[in-house]
Amino acid sequence: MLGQDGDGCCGGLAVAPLGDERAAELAKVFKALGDPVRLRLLSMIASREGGEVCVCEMTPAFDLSQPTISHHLKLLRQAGLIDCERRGTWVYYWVLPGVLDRLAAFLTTSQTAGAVA
Amino acid sequence: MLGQDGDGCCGGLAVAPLGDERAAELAKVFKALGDPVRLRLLSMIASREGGEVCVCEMTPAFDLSQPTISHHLKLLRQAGLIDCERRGTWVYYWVLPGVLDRLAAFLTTSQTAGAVA
DNA sequence: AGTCTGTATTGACGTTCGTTGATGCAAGGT
DNA sequence: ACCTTGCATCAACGAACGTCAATACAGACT
Repeated sequence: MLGQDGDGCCGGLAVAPLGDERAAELAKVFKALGDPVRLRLLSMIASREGGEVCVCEMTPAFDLSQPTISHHLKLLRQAGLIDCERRGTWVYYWVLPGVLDRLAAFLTTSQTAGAVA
Repeated sequence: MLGQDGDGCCGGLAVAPLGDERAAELAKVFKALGDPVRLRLLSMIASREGGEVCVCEMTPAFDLSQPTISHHLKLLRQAGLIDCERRGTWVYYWVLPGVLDRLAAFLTTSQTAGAVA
């Protein structure tokens, strides 16, 4: 979703009035970003040197229960922003930059790379 | 909020783990973008040639009641994304690009203008 | 003054969201 | 086999959200 086969090429906010289905797709991702806990989780993963973070490092960083953190990570994953893998006892998460970059391009009002000017 | 006095300079998602208060500010704006109706409204305003759109042009574009549209416009305004002015009988809305551009910079994972590398 | 049009606000309703305790599952260590 | 640890899922609750009908407000025109 959101970017299959040249969807990311479609212009940003300011080039056309934005149809229903594309608005719905984008809204899903923005909704996933619309929570401070999820933003901190995403940033915590994105800013990590190796690119991967174990859940066991994220959970104690919040005053929240472990199921709550797990739930937020699931929402971020369903939004296509992160992915994870189990390695032994631990589960590691990393960022999928594709959707993030498309979102950034969508929000940019001043068209930097004007294709058709 | 979100950008008073050199806040926009602070790096994006991937430069540091993102503190509580900044995460809360960003989450408010992303939450405002996390609804398809609001995204369409914002895009409708941003893509307009003159930069201004009358409410009377936006309301009939949706299968929603007039109070609902008014409510969504209010949320977008409270998020600092748009502003409005009454001119005679009609009210006109326009986009405030500042917050949008800061959001785009925040989401960009590939640092284009690496200050400290 | 009165009326009409355009927009915002209020109050209410059903739905979704964020959170938790309890439970389940996977893998490692005895 | 058994227990222990790390993480996910379930069921339930209160809070917030999206929507609408009804109402209020602002301006223009008689």
